[in-house]
Amino acid sequence: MESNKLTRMEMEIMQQLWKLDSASIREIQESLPAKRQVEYTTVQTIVYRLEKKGAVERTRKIGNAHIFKPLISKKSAVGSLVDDFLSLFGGSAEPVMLHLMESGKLTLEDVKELEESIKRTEEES
Amino acid sequence: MESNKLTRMEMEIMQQLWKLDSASIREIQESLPAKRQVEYTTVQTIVYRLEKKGAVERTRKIGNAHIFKPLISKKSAVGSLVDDFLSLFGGSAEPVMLHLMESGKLTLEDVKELEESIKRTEEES
DNA sequence: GACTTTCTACTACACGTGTAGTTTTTACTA
DNA sequence: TAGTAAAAACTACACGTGTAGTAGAAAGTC
Repeated sequence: MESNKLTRMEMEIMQQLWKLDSASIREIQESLPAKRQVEYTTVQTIVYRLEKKGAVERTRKIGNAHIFKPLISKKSAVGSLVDDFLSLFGGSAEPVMLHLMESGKLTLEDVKELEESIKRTEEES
Repeated sequence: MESNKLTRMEMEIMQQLWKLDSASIREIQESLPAKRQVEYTTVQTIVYRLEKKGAVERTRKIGNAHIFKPLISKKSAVGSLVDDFLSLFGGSAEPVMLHLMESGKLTLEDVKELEESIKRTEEES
């Protein structure tokens, strides 16, 4: 359905929307981290593109401002990005994992925790 | 030094070069998987761009064909791609890992193996 | 040496993405 | 209700990327 992968900027906007749950362009713009401040119309353009992609939709109006809310989950967005990214290396996760571990971005502890949470998830299902 | 990240197509070409060690444009083109066949000049353009980025260099000539060889390692190329990719999610590896595991691209077994290899690496150092 | 093949070097071009300006509409305020 | 503020809608544009065409030089072949 929504296998459209989002670009970096689109993801930044979506992160805010996922956080805010639903928001106007202005609210999204103001919620962006200080480092990533961009013009109102830039946010607007991105949101419109997200709308075209089916990633967000307008719910209602407050004053004359449209309120947007996410249509896709963070999970699925991250998912298709990851899949696309992995395809760069023949679809295998291994080289990526290796780098993460070697660079210290992923520690033994992290791995163990993940392991636990997998086990827990499996038990539930 | 070479923090330039490579694009998808550039990576595909580099994969061949890493495999072949050094090769002419024609050799690279022919080594591409059947699914990814592109025109000779397309490969040429990409190789030229890689050259400009400092990712490959010309070593010698055979007949009138230049022979190119990689200047950057697969490790470092993958590395900067991964780092860049993670920055999409605030630099944390966790959401990515989670997806990998949930989607079955990374099993408990894989994780355990990685765990082992980390331990081994740590012991060595 | 003339012909043919193969490469090189250069050029082209459409589409995606980040970024924002301009014009038009809507709504608040005095 | 006239004026102002804010948002919407539309337009613009440069740069990166994938993709390839073309012109001209070099090298192999008869």
